[in-house]
Amino acid sequence: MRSNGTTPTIDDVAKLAEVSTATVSRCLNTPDSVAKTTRKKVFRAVETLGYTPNFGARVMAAQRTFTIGAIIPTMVNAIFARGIQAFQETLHTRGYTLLVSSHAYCPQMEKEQIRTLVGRGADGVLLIGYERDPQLYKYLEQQGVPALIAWAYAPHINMPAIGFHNRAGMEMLANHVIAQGHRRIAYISGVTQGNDRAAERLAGLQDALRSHGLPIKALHVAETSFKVENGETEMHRIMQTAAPPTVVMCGNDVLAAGALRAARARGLEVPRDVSITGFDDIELARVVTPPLTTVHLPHSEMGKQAATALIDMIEGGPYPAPRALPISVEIRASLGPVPQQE
Amino acid sequence: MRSNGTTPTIDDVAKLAEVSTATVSRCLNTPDSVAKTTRKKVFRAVETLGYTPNFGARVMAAQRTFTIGAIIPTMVNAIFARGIQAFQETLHTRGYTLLVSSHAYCPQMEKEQIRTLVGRGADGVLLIGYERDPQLYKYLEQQGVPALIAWAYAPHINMPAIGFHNRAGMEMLANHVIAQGHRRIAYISGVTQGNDRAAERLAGLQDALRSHGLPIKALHVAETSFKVENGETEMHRIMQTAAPPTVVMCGNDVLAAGALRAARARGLEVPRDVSITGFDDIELARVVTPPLTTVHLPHSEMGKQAATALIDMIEGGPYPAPRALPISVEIRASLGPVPQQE
DNA sequence: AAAGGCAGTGTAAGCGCTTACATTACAACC
DNA sequence: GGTTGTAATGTAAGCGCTTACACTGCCTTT
Repeated sequence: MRSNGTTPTIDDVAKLAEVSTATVSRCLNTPDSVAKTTRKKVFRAVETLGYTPNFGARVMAAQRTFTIGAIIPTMVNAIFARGIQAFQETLHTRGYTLLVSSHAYCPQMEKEQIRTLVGRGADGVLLIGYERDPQLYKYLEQQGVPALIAWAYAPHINMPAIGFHNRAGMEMLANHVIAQGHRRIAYISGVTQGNDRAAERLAGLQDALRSHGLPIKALHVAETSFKVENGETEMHRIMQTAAPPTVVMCGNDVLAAGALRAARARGLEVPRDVSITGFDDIELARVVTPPLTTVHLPHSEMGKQAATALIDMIEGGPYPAPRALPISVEIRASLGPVPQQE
Repeated sequence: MRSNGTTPTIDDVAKLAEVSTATVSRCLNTPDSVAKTTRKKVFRAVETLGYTPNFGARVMAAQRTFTIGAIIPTMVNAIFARGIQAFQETLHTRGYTLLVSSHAYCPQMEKEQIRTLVGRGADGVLLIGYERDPQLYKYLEQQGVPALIAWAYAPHINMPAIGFHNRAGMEMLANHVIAQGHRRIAYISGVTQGNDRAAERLAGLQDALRSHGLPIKALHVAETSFKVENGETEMHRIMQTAAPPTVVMCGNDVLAAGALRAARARGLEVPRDVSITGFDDIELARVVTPPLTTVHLPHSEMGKQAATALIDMIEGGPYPAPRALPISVEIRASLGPVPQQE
């Protein structure tokens, strides 16, 4: 046990303070268990040497990292940014650090990244949505790593989750749309395969149609990944059909922004000629012209609650039941009444 | 408490593969130094057991964490998202993990987070811009943690950096603006205090004015933080002055999006009544109406190069000289010629 | 006065891995 | 055959910390 003169170790502190390493460790971790005079000596030594505990050693010995991993589909469009930011801030106040990685909606990469994070000793992980290889859940359980699902909500799945009732949200929005007289509806969906949020939103739309006695068959559904350009492409495709819809609903705001751009390019005025709706209410929704009618999700609040819930799980609390945060339809100018007979 | 006896360790792998732990370790770290047949046996054992090396132990033994920290101002608006995503992806391919934290442009929080990341054994850190307490640089050097500055470029500062010549970029853009006949120019700047990117952009604009013999005094400058609403507020304020400008240039696209919204609210058509420009060329710029004339920054490329450079620094390579990536003016519809005499 | 309790401290055994050094096996040379 | 060199593998010493357990005084209690 000797230090090579570089960074001070706990041994150096112990020597300088004339106590054992155990006492130094206790001063740092459970100060109450050390006599006041001893504590003072130790802290003085810590100060003098500029000692910082070695993280790796601490992890090894304590089997805890105070690190939480979040595996999100993407950082690029701001869908998750606000929620993750709030998550991180709350984590920080509780002394945890966040490790974020993104996988571009690739299940294989997601799997890999979950394993990496767990391997790095993440004390818990935040996952987006439910849908993934069940083996992964087994793996997490086996490793004793608590996982919290976010952004989604499925009361029948027995797994801690904090999210939004995507299906109900889209149904609410669709009700508004239908109330405006729209009957020829198209939907630009995100990829539903492996993405329960996207699937639920589509299902919500179908619920609304059904409850109004409208034929589901007539609903034109395009499916594409969440990118502005894709929304644009699909919008073009949709509008050049024989009987174009009077409203194009989109799986999220990003797609809707693309749809909006395509509409403009085609010389269509929104909502006079065609209405467009989004979902998520990210900043984008209020910045495009016209601003998007969309479903507002309380992202920051969810991030905060997710952080609290996950830490509680890690620290031995009971696993919470799935919880959905209240969401609301945000009516803005991109949705109008069905156009008069042209 | 993780290891409930289930998690396989390197010993388990060694036993199953009938080799020593050293060989297992070598297979994982320097596969070339192991005979092919042995390697195969080991990997089969790894597969069978679902073994993942314990991070803490690895850190301890190797004195390396394979973790890189990025401390960014914010995750909320997408300014850094694309660059960080590319950074992360490149890091990932090289076996490193990214730890991101954001500090909402608060120097105190930034300091704290740098310390946290270093305390966690980050092998290197990515910092945005140059301007911060010099003590921090001393601290990093003392701790032996390489730091790379990104998003900014100051050739005279002797510090590894990969970024953009913000000043030159804004000058180029301003030249375009001036070439369109604009003389009454207003500028909505980000907060320049502690943000060299914002300061440089303003300086670039002033350079352009100067080189055209235009009075710098006449430039109306508003300073506010990078938020859509702030761009909006400032735009309103600017346009209700006695002699409103014919063009409002903005410190970034986010502010410009706000300015655009305000213009619309005031019944001004862009660019017929007033032109607006941005900076960054984030997705937002092409989504708003009209799309923003802005300065295009190759975010992804920068993220990639930053990752490579930082890893090279960590792995003992020479510290690179500051490097600026080529940027270009992106002309879109939000900039038009100066309006005719009203 | 003896016994028991307890706060405060020390001792030392790991945590799971990497790697310097030691060892082995075998081919290539004299 | 003996020597040497080399590639492949094994052995075991830590890396810096936490914590179970042991110990020491000293204060109560009986």
